[in-house]
Amino acid sequence: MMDMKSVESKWQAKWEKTKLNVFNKKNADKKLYVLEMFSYPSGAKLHVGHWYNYGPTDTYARFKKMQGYEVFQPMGFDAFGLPAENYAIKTGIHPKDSTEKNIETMERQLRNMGAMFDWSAEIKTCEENYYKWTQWLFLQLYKKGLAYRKEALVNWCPSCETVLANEQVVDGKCERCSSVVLRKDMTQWFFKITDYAEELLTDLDTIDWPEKTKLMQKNWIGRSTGCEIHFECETGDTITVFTTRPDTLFGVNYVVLAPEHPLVDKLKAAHPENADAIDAYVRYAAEANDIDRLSTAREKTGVFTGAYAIHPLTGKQVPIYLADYVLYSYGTGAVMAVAAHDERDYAFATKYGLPITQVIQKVGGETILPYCEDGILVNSGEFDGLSGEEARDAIAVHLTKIGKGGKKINYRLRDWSVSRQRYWGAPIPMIHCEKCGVVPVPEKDLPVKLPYDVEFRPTGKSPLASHEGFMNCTCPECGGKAQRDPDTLDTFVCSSWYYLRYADAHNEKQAFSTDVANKMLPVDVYVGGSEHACMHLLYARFITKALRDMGYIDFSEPFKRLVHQGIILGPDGNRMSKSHGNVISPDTYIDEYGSDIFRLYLMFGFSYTEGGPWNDDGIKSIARFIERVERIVRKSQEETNGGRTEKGAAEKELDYVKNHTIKSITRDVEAFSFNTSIARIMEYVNALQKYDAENAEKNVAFYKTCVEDLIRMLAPFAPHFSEELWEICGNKDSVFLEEYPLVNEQALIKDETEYAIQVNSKIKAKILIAQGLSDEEIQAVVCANPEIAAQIEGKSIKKCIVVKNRLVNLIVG
RNA sequence: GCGGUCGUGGCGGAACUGGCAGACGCGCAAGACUAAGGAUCUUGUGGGUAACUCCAUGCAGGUUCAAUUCCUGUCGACCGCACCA
Repeated sequence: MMDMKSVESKWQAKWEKTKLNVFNKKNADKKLYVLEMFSYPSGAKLHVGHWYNYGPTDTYARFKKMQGYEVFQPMGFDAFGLPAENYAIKTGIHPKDSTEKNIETMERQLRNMGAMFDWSAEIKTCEENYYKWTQWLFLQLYKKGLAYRKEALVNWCPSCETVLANEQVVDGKCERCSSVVLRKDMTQWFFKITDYAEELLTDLDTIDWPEKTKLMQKNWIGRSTGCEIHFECETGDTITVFTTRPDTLFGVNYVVLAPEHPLVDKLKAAHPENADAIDAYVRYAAEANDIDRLSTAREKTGVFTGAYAIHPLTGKQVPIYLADYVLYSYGTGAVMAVAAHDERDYAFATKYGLPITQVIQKVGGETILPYCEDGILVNSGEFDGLSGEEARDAIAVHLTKIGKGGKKINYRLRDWSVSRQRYWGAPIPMIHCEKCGVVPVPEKDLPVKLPYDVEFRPTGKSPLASHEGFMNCTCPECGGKAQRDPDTLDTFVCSSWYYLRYADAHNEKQAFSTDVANKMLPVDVYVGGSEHACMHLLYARFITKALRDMGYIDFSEPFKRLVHQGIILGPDGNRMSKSHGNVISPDTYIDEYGSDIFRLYLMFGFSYTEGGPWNDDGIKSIARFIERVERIVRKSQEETNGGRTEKGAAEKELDYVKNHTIKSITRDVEAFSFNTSIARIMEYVNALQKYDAENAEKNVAFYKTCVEDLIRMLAPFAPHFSEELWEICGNKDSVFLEEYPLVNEQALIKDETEYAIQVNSKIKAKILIAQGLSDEEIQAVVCANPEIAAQIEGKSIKKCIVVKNRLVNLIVG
């Protein structure tokens, strides 16, 4: 039997030499951009997840190549980021050194995988020739007004000593280290992703993505239609609230501000008698960690400010409260409280003895408060008698007329905070000048290089801040002394545009050429984990749209089709993790069986999008299967041409199975259903073996073409092995230059098909029926069958249902 | 709490727009070849029954000639969001 290891390295060397996997620009009109999410070199080695993402997707790519597409399948490294820096803090090994070393190992392993990656387009986001353009991207967004700085409450991880994006906070904890996240005021750079909220939402309809992922993005964007309403405050300020229920406006009993609301200080000054209580409450709200604060079960608490606001329609005074059930980050950070028709407001009003005014009446039934459904308006002046929907519209229109508010669409999505007080990232290309303020680094001065000799141990400040050589610079506007921005960019910025750079990876003058990008993109099929649904995948869409609006590209969505692979769990059914002690290393399997067999097993043993617990029982059976194929091929080569030349029943049967197999694979691979594809190939192998065993005198020429077709079919699934077999069959060129076998529909037409025959929906017989008969003729054939005739004897046929090529159901009585 | 996905043999998993449930493989059993078999090949394999047949896709209903597939309820698992005004 073949030594898989040497066969694999032999073919990897040949592919490299013949540049088999390099994208040929001449065939750009047939391009197919197949992309896997690039690797993050945090660990030194590839894990099962990498293999599961890249192996099967490579099979898809190779399959499409054999179908005649010019496939572009690049690979690279998302190399900046926290883990390398955390590792550096622990061990003292510089992030650049450890990252480069990890990349070297992973790259070698990826090459050994034997995927058709086009390494000529490789990118590493931590290299100057890449992050120069990440900085360029930042400058373009800045010019366009999409990058701005604001003082903001940010999520601060005390352990990583850095700011986290909302998306990186999971259950009030740091996504990476699980420390409880605190709130802290800081000046940060933000990208105005909210400008694109509406388009990000509506364009979901134009892309072929899993519905689940689209729904997650939809919920993340969180569009809600409602009304903005202004309440005059006694300090002369205006409190603006957002509500989806303006129909309940007459039922407002009080107004609530989030404890972080900027107006709180003013109200406190106006009511010094309540200052202590307000301070205490603000402190109480700030001290509560996010987990408690976000708990639905948390008891409603709050404090009266002493101040009042004026109801915009009734002119009545309503008290202003602070309560932490109002979130500063959503809407306007203030709500109008309608105790009778909102559960939270009801609970709060009951607790603090506030009045409750019913303004909605249930249609047909008793109204039990709090009543949160739609109904007919009462106690609402001129709006009495309107339905909820009519009232929402009428009140909004009225508010607009009197200048006290109006219709408003609100989004849950917040702007993307991109500043990181971290070393291992792309420096933000901005300069702070005492005279000129914030000044962008001129594009000709890019990249702003990340210095090597930096103290990266956390101090609470950005590591770069204490590097004088980096910080001190001259202002590009006035030429005076100035300071660089000490922060680096969120690594999601690096990964939000890498798919564009791949297409033009060696361009030294631009991030990418517009022409090339428009030809090569969008990515036709993008494959990666679903954990990126609301982060990377949303950011990349935003950046694409922003670049389009700046005229750099002419398409609106980066990834036409998206596929998520499932997750391979540990043998115990838990996620693989060191703490569970259930991590499976692919390396031992690769050593024993080689890349092809490992990949085949990953494809055969799991439903690709489901994943599941690891179990290596099946891997031996794949090895056996491969050996069986090899035996068949070698044996077929020993046959001398001759034997019979005509195609008899046995040949027709084999031809049928072959074409059925081709047809199934063609459909299944397109759907990333690799397990069924391989099952069909196994059936075909069984059929070949059966033909070989049962026909002492074979049609050798025919049999040999069937065996060669098997190699072509198998090639995308077991690339090295198939190349070797192809060579054994006497072929000089790569099997990947062959066309994938095409279905001969003629071979699939059988003279007769087996029908299941039901009588009163119960299966009674299976009979062969000739092709091309009408329903009536089929019924006649069925009734003539002795078995069926016995069943229906003495009964009349009430109905006969014929499903072509499948079954006949006779309803008798 | 809200939204979503999924529950199929001992196991991994199939079943295209409702149409023969359990493809393919593992495991198991019997046999062949063997000094030997953990190699290879053949056969069998959802459950009950002596058999005709009957029961089976988490559970309970419904629609239909026909339901793993559609609908309602319910239990369980997983994922996402979570005081969203």
